Amino acid sequence: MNKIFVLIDCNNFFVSCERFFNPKLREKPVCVLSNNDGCVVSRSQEVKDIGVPMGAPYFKYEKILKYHKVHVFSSNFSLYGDMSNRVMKTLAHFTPEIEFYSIDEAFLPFDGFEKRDLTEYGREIKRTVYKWTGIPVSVGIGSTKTLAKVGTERAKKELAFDGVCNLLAESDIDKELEKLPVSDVWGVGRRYTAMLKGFGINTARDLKYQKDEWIKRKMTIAGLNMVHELRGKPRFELSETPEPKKQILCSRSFGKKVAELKKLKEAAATHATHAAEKLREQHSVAEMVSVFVATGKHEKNFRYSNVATVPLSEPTADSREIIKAAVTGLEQIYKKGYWYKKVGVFLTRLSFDTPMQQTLFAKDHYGKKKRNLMKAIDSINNEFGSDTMQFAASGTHKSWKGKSEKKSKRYTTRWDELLVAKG
DNA sequence: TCTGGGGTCCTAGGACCC
DNA sequence: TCTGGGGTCCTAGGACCC
Repeated sequence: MNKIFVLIDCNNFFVSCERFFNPKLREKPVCVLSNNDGCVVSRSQEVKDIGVPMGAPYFKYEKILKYHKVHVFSSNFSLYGDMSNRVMKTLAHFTPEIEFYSIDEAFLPFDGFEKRDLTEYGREIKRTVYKWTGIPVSVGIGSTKTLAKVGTERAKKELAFDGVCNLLAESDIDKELEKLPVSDVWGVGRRYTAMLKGFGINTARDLKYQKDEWIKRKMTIAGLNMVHELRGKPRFELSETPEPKKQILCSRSFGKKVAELKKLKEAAATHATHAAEKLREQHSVAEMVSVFVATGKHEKNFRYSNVATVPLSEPTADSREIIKAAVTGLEQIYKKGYWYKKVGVFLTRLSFDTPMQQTLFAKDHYGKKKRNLMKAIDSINNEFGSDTMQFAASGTHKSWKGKSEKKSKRYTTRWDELLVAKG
């Protein structure tokens, strides 16, 4: 039996979320910025048509956006996360097996379905998601994940598909691959695009017919797998249960540059706290804490960046120990006289948190007492909003926090920010 | 003045061991 | 002075994704 992959991809997801809660934005140009209002990460069709590229630095495009009366938003991840859950729950009505691939994409396996029914079924999924959540999606259907992805790309570009591109129903898949620029293929980024173009490979179809040996040499085994998928041979399986992360990273750019060690410590402690929360969420413990600092990337002189790695005496998920290690590391690499733009904390050497008997008596063992304290803190923060309860090391003023000047309300996750219906 | 953040996988090369 | 071969483990760097 051949495999069938269906990919559901939300159309300019963050913009669609903002529009859902503010219907006045429906026909207007809208974009959403990354953290710290750094660059454009989600664009409505109108903004794409103006020629603002994905990832465009906001400061460079501010004037153009203003000129075209684009509605600009800071990112609002609690809102997007919640909307994503609604979309995924809707998809779960169609099949219990789902791979939640990213905040705005999911793969569904439809093995064994009749080919001719699938396009209509895709339409039904699309209609239902829109009806239940207000989010428009594109649907791609193919015999591999990569081809399903091709499908969503084609569905977005070709109006005739009406949002659903079923490559299994196409008599000639090459015809579609020929219309897809090689840069839009899953696994082909900026570097590979430039390299491939140098060899006259411009479309997905061109890539499909290159020799295996050549592809492997130029794009490693990962590239070869992807090309096999373009040819309809599955190389990437559906993974329903997400693997626990192998590393956890929390970092932010500052709103304004920071020179003082005290403020850097507060920021590092804040990131360490959040990293520890993520760690506990996936029931892991860490053995290593790394902390890094960096001045602005675009700084001409006085550029400095460094990283320190601090081993923990026992694997732990205790925020206090992780904060302590992060601050210790920071002290090792901090240099006076620089203006820092960013600090981050990452946790590595993660393992599953199984209480171990043999280390029960070790001084730093992550034991019952510590676990219970962390559990209590997590449940308070879950109920009353993250950061309700914090550690003193994180500071109170947080003058280093990033910019977020155009943020919409958290309509769905905060009672005090609920939409008010006007009669 | 101002250019995100959080991940994964692959490969090459060095350290170390026998 | 010259200078093995094979294996493993780790890390850094580069590519990608969203």
